[in-house]
Amino acid sequence: MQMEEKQALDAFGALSQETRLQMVRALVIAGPDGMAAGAVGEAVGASSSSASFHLSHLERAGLVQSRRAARSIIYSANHESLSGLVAFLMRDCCQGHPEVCAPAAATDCCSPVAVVEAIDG
Amino acid sequence: MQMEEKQALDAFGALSQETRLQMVRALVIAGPDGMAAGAVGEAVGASSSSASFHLSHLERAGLVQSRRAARSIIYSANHESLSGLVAFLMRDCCQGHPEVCAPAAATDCCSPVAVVEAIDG
DNA sequence: TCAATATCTCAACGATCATTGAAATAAAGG
DNA sequence: CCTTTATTTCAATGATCGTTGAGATATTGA
Repeated sequence: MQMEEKQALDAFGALSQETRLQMVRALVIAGPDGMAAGAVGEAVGASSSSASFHLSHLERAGLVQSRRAARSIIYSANHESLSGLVAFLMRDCCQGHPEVCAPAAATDCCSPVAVVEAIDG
Repeated sequence: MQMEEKQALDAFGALSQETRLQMVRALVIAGPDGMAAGAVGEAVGASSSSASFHLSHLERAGLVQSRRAARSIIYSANHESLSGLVAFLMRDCCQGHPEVCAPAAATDCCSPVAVVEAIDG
């Protein structure tokens, strides 16, 4: 369940590109239903070729997954790897210094309250 | 206090390189006292030239800061930007779906309990 | 089967990146 | 002032990245 360094490096690399970061955003918002490759490309203003390239990149990095539905290929965010990345970063940037990213952990939708609620169901 | 997309892109780019990721790790562990450039380079097995290049890169990305102390230049992790990045990623990857990164928020040193403790002092 | 739609693959190009080693700069101490 | 130590800067090189447009592949419906 722990994200390895290599995975994290790939994930950071994948997210270090504007088009891809926006794609991940769009896919997270889209939720489990995902979006067709074309729709993702359109959402971020990329050509079909470019969209395909970046979506493949994201998939190789494990941040998204795809399935075919008729003519379309539906991409969706991989929540597990995304949260794994957050966890990796927290572990890395906390490293025995909880005060470091405590403020981050208190963020918006993932505030302690929201976390407890989400965990308790 | 909110991390902009551009900053986040730079930060992800900075962390997508093995040497730099290890440098950040070493500097986070070192804490506020930081480490001399040479020590960082040695810790990650980089030549002095390479170390300088990567440390500058990290500094440009805002993830670390430097100060001169006698002959040495001391680098230290920038906790604010590091936690800002975690927060950005959480906001991005949660986007109205708290369950997404709730598991991440429950991580180790930043578990809800640790968070509350750190916030309450 | 044919045409239309959706996506991917490929090669080519310019741009950015990482590494190297040599030279420049800065500070300390004799 | 000269030497040593610590670090940065620079130019050159090869490697990787992102974009483009053309063409290949897969699916659907007439």
